[in-house]
Amino acid sequence: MRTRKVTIKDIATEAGVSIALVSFVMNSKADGKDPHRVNKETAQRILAVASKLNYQPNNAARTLRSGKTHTIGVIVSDISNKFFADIARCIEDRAYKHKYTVLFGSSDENPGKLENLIEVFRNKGIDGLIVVPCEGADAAICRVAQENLPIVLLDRQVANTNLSSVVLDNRRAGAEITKALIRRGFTRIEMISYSMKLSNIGEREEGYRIGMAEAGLGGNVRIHQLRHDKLRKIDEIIRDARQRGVEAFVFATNTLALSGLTAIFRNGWRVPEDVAMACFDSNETFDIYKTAVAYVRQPIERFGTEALDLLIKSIEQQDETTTSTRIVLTPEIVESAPPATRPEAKEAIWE
Amino acid sequence: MRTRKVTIKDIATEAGVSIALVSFVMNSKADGKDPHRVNKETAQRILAVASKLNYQPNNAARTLRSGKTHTIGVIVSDISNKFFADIARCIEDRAYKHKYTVLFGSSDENPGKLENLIEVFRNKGIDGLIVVPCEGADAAICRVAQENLPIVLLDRQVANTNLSSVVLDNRRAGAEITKALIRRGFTRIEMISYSMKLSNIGEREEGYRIGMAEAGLGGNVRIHQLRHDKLRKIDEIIRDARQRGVEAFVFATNTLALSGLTAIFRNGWRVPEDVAMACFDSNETFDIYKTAVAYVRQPIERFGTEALDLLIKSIEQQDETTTSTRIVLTPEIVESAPPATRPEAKEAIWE
DNA sequence: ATGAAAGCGCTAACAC
DNA sequence: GTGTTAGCGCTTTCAT
Repeated sequence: MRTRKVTIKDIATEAGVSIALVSFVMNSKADGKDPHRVNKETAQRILAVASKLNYQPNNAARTLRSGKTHTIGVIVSDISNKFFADIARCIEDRAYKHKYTVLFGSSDENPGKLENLIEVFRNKGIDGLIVVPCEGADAAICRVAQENLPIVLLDRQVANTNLSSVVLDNRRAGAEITKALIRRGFTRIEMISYSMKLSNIGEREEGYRIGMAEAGLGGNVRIHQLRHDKLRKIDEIIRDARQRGVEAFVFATNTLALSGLTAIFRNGWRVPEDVAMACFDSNETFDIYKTAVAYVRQPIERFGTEALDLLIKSIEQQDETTTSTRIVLTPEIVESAPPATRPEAKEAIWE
Repeated sequence: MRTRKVTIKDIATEAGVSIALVSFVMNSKADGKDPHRVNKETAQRILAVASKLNYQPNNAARTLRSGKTHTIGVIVSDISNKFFADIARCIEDRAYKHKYTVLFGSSDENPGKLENLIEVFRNKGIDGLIVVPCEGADAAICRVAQENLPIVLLDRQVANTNLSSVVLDNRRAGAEITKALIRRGFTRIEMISYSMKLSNIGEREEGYRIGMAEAGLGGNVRIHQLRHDKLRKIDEIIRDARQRGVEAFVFATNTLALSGLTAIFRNGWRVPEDVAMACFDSNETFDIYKTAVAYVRQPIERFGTEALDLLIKSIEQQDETTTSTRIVLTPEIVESAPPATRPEAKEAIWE
């Protein structure tokens, strides 16, 4: 049978003090505050007994008493998507250092699911939320914020709000990846994107337009918008584009690029000999076969750490002044054959 | 400000009964037991008030009182590995239906990390554990079991124990995937595996040996064992093998196959024209480029559901009789060009 | 500098 | 059938 758990009461008895003092010592230790209130020797003794008995605070009791769960919820589009999986792991690692536990969920770009997940998480009890908004979930997200639950948006923003968020400078990324293609000599460049109304997607499209326009190729601009649940349509888009003499594609997301590559293959074309492509983030397939002429490298780790730090700050601040912070991360363009270009620009931080 | 949480006390007041009765009704409702102890009308009234007030039980209080956290821990090798990520999601989904919360962690094949994760999870409070054992973690795992924390092993077993587990019939998988290659006309087939002492890897190697031997190719058997943190060595292994006229490789894991493919490419060979390969599970790259001649499809979903069900059963059983169950899943061989072979054999379940 | 005591919300043994 | 009550382990005033 499992030996009974050690409680502060046991420590109090063993050290010959009251449980209140034990509690106080355990907590001041962590915070490093109130360093003089307790007799140094008594504190030492208590700490010694605690570690001798291998004391582990009971989370449920602490939560019940304090109302703080030390747990946060993270809702992404799809946790099995590498971009989000990697971010999730960063968040998890960093949360661990702050002694927070993380609950994960996937919305699958479905506002109903997202709303349900928020509900589930709130019932389980969370101190804050990091969420990748999906189309149609704006209302649900704003409601959370209104109820004063700390929240940080990731990867995408919600229009007409000033919630804290961590996003990429997608406009710039779109423009630069387009220019990379242009530098390689392509002029007939089209974009394949989603029909979803998402801030990041929209900005990437805008960036593509800017990149083309600045090179005097505004006339060639063409953006194909697919429904994310009808990816097979990409087949005919690509076939048609090829017939019209399109030389290169900019894919708005990695998933889209993978579907595009599959479609290109089904049509018997080779990459990059017959059709060139550029996309957002790389993946194993692209790495091995040197598929993409260039891609946007998103600073995955910073997405995670910045979002978590923002959230923790928001959770642990005492005062009610809701300062929202927007962090805009800088993209990096990686080109395949010529040595990579690494823009060292600093990021814009709006507070 | 957030409105105060509604508690059973509020319901009791509103319904004009005691909090004990409210508690009792809330719990019997779920279990469906003791259906006659409470007056039907009273129960109805309580339930009505509860839903009117949108009552949500306080988890911390429940946990503090009952000692049950309704949380389980899942430790895999690497949650960013698709095989484990997919299983994790199945476990999560199914756990949700049982009203359990899941905590995830990755050992990175490091016994120290695994042990630490077990410790962390135990401190957070979990009712049970699903773990993919890694080399050198046997002692730590057995200790958990000895302390009566319900545990289920996944994907791999621990030698000389009879802990509950859900694994693939790896010997059979190894033999059949080898035979698939032989049917395609290859005879000079070698295996690339890990040097780690893992039950699943060992059995796959054994299967390969059996497959070769049964085809009278025992003389060609050769297994290359790599350290999982020295994957670059695969380059020279493959180069050397090619020089010796090897026609095909069986890769012991998907990761290994991906490294192998990269190495083959670096050497300028084509797949499957120059070198053929077979592996465990597919992936995007293999799917798109039709790389593997054949692969073993593991029943991902069943790994997850069986493991979770086993664990829940073990957690919720009252009696102390520790019956351990071993579930052996049947592999499916998927061949690329000829229509797939789908063995319909039933699984062996040892209780 | 330290202790006493009041609960946080819930469950379960027992009383009526 | 329903109510009373004693905590689960901890934090946090308020005394001393």
